[in-house]
Amino acid sequence: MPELPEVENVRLTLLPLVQGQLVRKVTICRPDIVTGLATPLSLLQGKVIGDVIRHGKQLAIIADDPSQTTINVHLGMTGRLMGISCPFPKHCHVRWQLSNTDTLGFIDPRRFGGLWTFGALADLQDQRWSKLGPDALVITPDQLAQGLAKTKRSLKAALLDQNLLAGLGNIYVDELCFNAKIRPDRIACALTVDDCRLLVREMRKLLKTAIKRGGSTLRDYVMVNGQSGKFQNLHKVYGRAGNNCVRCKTPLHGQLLAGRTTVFCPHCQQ
DNA sequence: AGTTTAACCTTTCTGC
DNA sequence: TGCAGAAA
DNA sequence: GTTAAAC
Repeated sequence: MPELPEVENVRLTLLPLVQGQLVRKVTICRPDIVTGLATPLSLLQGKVIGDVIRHGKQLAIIADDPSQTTINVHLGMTGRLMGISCPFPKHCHVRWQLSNTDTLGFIDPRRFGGLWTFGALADLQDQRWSKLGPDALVITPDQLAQGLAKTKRSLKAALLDQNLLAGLGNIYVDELCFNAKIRPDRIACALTVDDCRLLVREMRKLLKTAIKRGGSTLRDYVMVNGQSGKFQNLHKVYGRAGNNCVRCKTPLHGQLLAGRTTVFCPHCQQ
């Protein structure tokens, strides 16, 4: 459920908490959620945090050291990075005690998320992020057109494919198709370049608006400061099957597409 | 090649 | 109120 | 949310 806008809000709220902070102590409660070296050093103990960056739904916490030691964070369904006050919260798998007395925790009850450690930022880029498509906020209409052209899958399946386009999940794909007035069951390779221009324009608009509203909190997602998002109140189709279209009042159609619940307006979207 | 189904794991909701 | 099963 | 196996 954390998609690009939610992950970006985690990044934006994480940055002021950790940037420039020395990591005093790292506690690893569950080493098995870490892929790669699961040592305090590989998780930045003794290092100063330089930056937090994002690609699609992926985050990276980068040390301010010569090789840029890096932790790649993926939140999965229920993952959280949170400032934690005093006790050990449930399902807190790794905690970072910072020099300013704040403590950051990686909390993930279902453990679909995880941490990946790299000796250098370049290693993360080569080994993991190079496989992802362009970030949804950065992709150009031509890049999207190229991606869609090479698959006969539905538009929905294609937009969900992180190797084609990084950052969208079930919520924002449905919202995007509605805003662009395109049916999610169109065959991807049949879309025109103009369709792709429209999709990219609407995608940027949608994601930027969602980011400004703090993302969508449906269940587990909160920002690093514990605040919920507000964009769920502005969803036009997601979770609204059977309700009336906000644009034309036609009952919204719900079906399974690409294995995911999908909602669209059979009248507005073509 | 593409769609479908199940799996991963835990909490929370639903219905009897 | 409790429990099993579904849903998230 | 992602991945693997089955159809």
